[in-house]
Amino acid sequence: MAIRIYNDLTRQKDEFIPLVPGKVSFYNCGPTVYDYFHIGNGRNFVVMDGIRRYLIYRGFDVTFVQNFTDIDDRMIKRANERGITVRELSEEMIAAYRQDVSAFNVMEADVHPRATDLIPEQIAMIAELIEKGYAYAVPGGDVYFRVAKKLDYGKLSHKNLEGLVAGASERVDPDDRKEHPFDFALWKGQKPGEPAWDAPWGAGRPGWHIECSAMARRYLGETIDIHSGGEDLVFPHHENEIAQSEACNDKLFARYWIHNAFLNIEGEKMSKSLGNFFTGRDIVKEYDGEVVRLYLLGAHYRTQLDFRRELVEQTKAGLERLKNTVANLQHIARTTTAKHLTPDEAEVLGELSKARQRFIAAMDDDFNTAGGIAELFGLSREINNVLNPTSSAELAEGALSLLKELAGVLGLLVKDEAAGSLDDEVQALVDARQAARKAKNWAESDRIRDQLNAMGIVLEDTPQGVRWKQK
RNA sequence: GGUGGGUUGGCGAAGUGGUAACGCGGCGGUCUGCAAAACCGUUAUCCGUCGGUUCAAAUCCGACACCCACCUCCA
Repeated sequence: MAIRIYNDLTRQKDEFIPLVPGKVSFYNCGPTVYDYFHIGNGRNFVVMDGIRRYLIYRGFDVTFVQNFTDIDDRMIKRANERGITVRELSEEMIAAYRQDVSAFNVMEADVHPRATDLIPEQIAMIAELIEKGYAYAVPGGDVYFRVAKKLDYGKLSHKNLEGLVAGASERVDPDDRKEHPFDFALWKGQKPGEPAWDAPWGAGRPGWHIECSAMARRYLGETIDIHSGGEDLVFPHHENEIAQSEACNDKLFARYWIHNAFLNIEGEKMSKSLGNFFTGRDIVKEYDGEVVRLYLLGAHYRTQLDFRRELVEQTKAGLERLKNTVANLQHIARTTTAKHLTPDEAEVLGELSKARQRFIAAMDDDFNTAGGIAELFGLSREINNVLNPTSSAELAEGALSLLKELAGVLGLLVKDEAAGSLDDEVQALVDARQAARKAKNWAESDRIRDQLNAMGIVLEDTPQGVRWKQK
């Protein structure tokens, strides 16, 4: 069985065969660190993290690179507004990124380069492009890529230069210095008050696209397996990366292109003017990051998804269901008197394990996380059906580790739930309440229940005994 | 104008030829002193409209309607 990936380059699901057997080079376009990332960025981070985790689960040695764009117009503008340096701004926002993204349980990238750390690599690449005739410097210190020379320009976005010119006549900023209106900047000559680096064609800063080409080459090589990003990056950003890298290296740049669809807010495109702009930082104040993660993975990554509070609430209820199964299994495992699997139970565990194949089948099909999640719920139901307080600890633990294994692939249910021990004070209250209940002293037992509730402890009188959880 | 995507139960959402996963909600039930929670069962004769291909279509083809995205630095 093989993994199939919808590849935007071929516009079909291609079997995934990495260039080097067993190894995967994976580059995801990261955020411009001029502000806190928004929940739409969050979708990209979570989705690509899920894909990365799945590839690892399937046995690949994955090298995951995600850049920080720490120099561009917005960075300069914001830094000026705040009266700090561009470097200070990026330091602050990168720290915030790391903090905020951890709430969504996104793994740290293997390499997390910032654009300004690879200026020499970018300059070298631009020099090579000039050398090969794919780029030219103009007065003012700008360097442009010569799109007309890259004959397959537009192959990712399936555009051609004629069509682009025809469709964009009003939008293109005419610039006499450019040979073609769609020639794009590799290097921008220094303007007063802007950060600049020395280069053979004059001081300035790199254009947006070149950083990704340079980083990918530096950390992953001339041909990478997977390149991903938000769907809006297809054109021009990724198209331009392809043009630069392939013109420079004479090799196919990326073999599989993956783009996630946008996240809308309450049915509308996220925008500051509509006031529906949420940062990841805001969202985790309202919802557990794990709920948001489950929500984001609940739809296929290539379909548009609407972020609505009502729907996140629904997801919250669903996640509770899974967590309850975990709590159930933990409870059985530590209270049951039976230790080892009976022959019947071994069979039960074998049946449960079939969920693994179904999960893999779903995920192999272009990372169908919604299908994978459906298997988690199916497994949860099966477990609830067949496990009971007399099941063996071994069965409960086996079921638990299976559920956690599959959920963990999606980065879910990985937090260690406070399983067993209550602190003494709480335990004493729980015991006191049980005693009162036994004596049918309902007033007292309800009083203690309220008291615990005020302490943030919710009690559940289950058939297997009293269970508690933190509110 | 160009390119691409979408339309599945009350709300979301999988499903690309063999007769509709999954979650929420609703309904019924189990448990319970009560409550809450939990758990179990159930919930679309049908997949935007019309036509076609096929033994067989939500799934393929052709129209039509509506929605959305991208077309120079927004994930």
